[in-house]
Amino acid sequence: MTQDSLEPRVVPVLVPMPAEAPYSYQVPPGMTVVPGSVVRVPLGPREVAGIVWDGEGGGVDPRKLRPISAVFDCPPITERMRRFVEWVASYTLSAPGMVARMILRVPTAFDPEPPIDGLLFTATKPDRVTPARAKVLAMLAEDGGNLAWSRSGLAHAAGVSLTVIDGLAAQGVLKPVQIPAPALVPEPDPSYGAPQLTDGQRKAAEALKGKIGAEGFSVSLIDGVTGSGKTEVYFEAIAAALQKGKQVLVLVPEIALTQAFLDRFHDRFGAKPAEWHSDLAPRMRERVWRQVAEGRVRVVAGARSALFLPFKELGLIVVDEEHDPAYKQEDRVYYNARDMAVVQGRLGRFPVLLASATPSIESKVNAQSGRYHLVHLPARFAEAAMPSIEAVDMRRVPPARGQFLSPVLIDAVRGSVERGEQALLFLNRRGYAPLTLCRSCGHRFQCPQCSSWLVEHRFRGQLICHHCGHHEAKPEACPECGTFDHLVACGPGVERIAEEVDAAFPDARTLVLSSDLLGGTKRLRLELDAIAKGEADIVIGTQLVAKGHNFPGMTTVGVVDGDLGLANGDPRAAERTFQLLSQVTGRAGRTGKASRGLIQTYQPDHPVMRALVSGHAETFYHQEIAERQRGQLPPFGRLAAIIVSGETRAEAEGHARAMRRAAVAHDLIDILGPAEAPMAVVAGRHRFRLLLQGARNADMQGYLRMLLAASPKPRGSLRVQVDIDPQSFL
DNA sequence: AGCACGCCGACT
DNA sequence: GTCGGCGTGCTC
Repeated sequence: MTQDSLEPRVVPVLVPMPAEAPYSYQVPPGMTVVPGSVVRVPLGPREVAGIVWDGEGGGVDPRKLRPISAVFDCPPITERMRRFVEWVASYTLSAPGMVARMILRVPTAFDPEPPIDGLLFTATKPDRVTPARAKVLAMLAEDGGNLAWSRSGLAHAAGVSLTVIDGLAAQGVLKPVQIPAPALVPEPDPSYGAPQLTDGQRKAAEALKGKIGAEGFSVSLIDGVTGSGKTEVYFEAIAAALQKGKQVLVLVPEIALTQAFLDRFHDRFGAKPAEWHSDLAPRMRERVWRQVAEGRVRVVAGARSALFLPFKELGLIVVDEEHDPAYKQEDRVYYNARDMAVVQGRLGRFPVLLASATPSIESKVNAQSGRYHLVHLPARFAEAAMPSIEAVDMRRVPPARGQFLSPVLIDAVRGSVERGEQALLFLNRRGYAPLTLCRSCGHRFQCPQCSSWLVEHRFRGQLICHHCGHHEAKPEACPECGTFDHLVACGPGVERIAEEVDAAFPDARTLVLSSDLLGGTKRLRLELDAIAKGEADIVIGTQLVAKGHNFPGMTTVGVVDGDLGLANGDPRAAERTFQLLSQVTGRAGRTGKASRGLIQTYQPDHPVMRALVSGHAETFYHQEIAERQRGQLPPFGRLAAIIVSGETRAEAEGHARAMRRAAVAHDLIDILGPAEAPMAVVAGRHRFRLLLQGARNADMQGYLRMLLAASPKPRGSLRVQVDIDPQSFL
């Protein structure tokens, strides 16, 4: 970098596309860029935003070099963020440019927000002081005349019409000035609503505040049952970080449904955090991005993509519900935001807090091994009793023929309804019935694209594939043998349970909640509020009722098919079922009234059921971890590269994508040890390499079999070559 | 990822 | 005879 050289300087720039390395661009004379500068550069026929990277540019045919078009007036992407991009790219084996793209996916946030028009008091006397004018002048006198007002803000504050303001402005009493765009959210106040904590909570909060005070990287797992006050406790850590002048990121699985969280935050800090999620209006996205980069926004509550916001001085990340699968991104760059949050903490030397009532197995293991600091919260306060959980043995008290609710469950629901309380029936299956067959010829309706059964949605009159979204109208006659009226629905979905409930409780107000609900998140929010206000007696829902929503009147929770998640070949089947059923039965019992959770099961002795019924989660975790450890899944091991090839590029890409999806869906990454196991697909010419990590060749072959079994049936040719322990990635 | 170019099938 | 499908190659 010779400043006095006549040659224009050449710098590396990371552009938002899947190149393996930054591209080189000339810095035109008079332009200043530093590593991290956000720039506009020509790329092929278009212009894109890129990030000036570290090191030297060059090493490319000089005739190809093009100049940087412009530098945006925006704080440079920090060193921490640049190292993070490189780390994520290398861990997921995706192109650094694609990771950078996640930071830059904000169309026009790179230039400062335009200032807005304001009015300033000049102390000039108006010609006449009317009553309305007097009100305005009194308003202005109150702040000493030093503050700029917006035209409508002043009119509103003084209780006069806009014409009064305009009149004063015309006389020079108010003069127009430019004021900077207002802050999105008021600054949260760490001492606003400091809570009364129980002894256990205070101890936990002190431990976390110690981590904040100590500076440096650490990971703490806050583990405590629903209602033990995890949120209140980590709010204290947030307060401590804010007091130190740091920014805070709170990751939540699905921001769209976390209104309750935002309200609680407001109660504690006197202001709401800025929200960040994919449904945010573009204009809002830009403002949040910009103000986060400037450090004006102190706290962000966001979905996983918030991890790529350009925080100026991030000092704490909280990952709420750390076990939630929604933290996994399963397209383009495959990552688990929980693990990437840990990486950010390590790179930025600040603490990370993982919170969950039902932590993931790997976080438990990390806490046990001392890698993560365990903060355990004692059970919920005495006044909010834990629900009593029972297993309903379906072999002993089976439902009536053709029905799915055991008399035990029906009685419990009846009790609730008669007492004027609410009941929740949980079944994690949308639609009416998961399988339809012809009683005449045995034909089963299958998806033409991915060979799973088509789920009947009676309300819509359709057969739908829950895998790929394929749908067709439900025919009158069997497409195989042409027989009419012989199609029969097998098994229950929420719609069918609703039918059964309507028959058993014709006078009760029932409501079905599933992602099929027409009207989107808005409607869902309304329905949830309605339930909370007691406007339904019986709610029938899929897993979306399990997510952190409080129903104060809910005293009975019935799980229709407790075994549902246990049957498939998912290595996390037991863990997931335990987590889901814990959360769902935890919806009951927040009222102080006696409450029950009833789980219908054919396997009352299954470790998951025993743990749920006894309330001894630790027993379950111990068993599950022992089983994993006895198995073949140590955290560090050898690497296998699986090379998938096909006749055409598209075909090979398709195979690789399918396998990668399967690997992510089956958790082959984090089962193997979070933050250490690389898995990705590397594009070559008609060849893609997929990396897995395990201890022995046999494990690799096992994973491979699992991947192949889990991948949709490949079309065309699929050749798979397994290359154990490729040196290049060790 | 986006975009242009180029090569083969059904239509104004 | 052209429009348009996607398969391929390229971007400092």
